[in-house]
Amino acid sequence: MIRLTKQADYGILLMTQFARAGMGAVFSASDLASRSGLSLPMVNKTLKLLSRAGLLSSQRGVNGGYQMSRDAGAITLEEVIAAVDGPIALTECHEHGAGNDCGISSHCPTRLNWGIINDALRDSLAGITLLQMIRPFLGAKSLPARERVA
Amino acid sequence: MIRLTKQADYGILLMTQFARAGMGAVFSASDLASRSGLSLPMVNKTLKLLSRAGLLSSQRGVNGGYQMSRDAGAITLEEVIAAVDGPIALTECHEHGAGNDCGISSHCPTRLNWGIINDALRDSLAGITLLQMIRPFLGAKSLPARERVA
DNA sequence: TCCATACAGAACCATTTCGGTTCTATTTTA
DNA sequence: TAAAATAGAACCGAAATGGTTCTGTATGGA
Ligand code: FES
Ligand code: FES
Repeated sequence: MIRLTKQADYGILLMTQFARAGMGAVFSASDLASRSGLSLPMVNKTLKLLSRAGLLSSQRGVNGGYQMSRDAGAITLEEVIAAVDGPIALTECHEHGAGNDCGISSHCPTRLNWGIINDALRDSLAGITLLQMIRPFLGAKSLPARERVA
Repeated sequence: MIRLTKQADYGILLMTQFARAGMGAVFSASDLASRSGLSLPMVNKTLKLLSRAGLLSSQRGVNGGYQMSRDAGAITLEEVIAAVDGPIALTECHEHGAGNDCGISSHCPTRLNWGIINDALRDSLAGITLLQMIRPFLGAKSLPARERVA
């Protein structure tokens, strides 16, 4: 169903908590678990992924925690989703990198088009920052102009 | 990874076969299996779904088969995907219809925005017809203007 | 010093979904 | 009436997902 995984959704939810608190705010995993209503293990797991991807920086030990490593306006949905779920690829053939043959590529007349559609989706998500996510697109029925698929 | 299921991909592949042959062309499941390189059972299964959704009309019995029930220019990717995989919904909360609570909705400040993003994706796919799919967007690095996310 | 706090990393498991096959009707026509 | 062809559903193994648990390491304070 072209569905985002739950964990990716959690990732965005967590990142928005940081975004709302503003640059420099530090939260521990347990802080975020209670704030978000998610289970602590899941929060831990997800924060680690976000940290590994460089979206959060971490501090161990007493009074440690996580904070945004960039401003909320400089972090996009595409990055968050890729950090948690891996690269965005509607079909297997369009994953950048490894053995990307879906098995039917020799008969598939639409591969090039899929690539373009895939890029359009990725660009669309790459055009939306956390800063924009924390405020509803007031009254909008569509994405703001500069966020349109290019 | 925001991935299309293989079966939805197969559905598009099969529909493009009809589109290339033009309105009125009739194919049996076994015809399409050999043409597409997919297994017969899988082709059967997928064609049934496309037929149930009204994109193909079927004729049983000897010399029967399937044909497009509309012109290729009037069938969109969104319809094909929805026919095979169900409605397009990036997160559970945005499925039209049944119990669409993802469990974290009370803490989720981004629900409205997701709805908009989701609609943008759906509209994007709804703007691409089979007729367009069977010819590469020649030289294009992005979708044609009228297919842009609205 | 030493312990509690908090992240890092990986293994682990149950459940669901997915990809694919098989079986049994029902319709149609030669 | 037999063969061709779709309709529908059940079925199964494999993979992905969601979620937990365990071990290790760094930090800072009592
Ligand atoms: S989907 Fe793989 S080549 Fe068409
Ligand atoms: S994802 Fe369900 S409400 Fe935000």
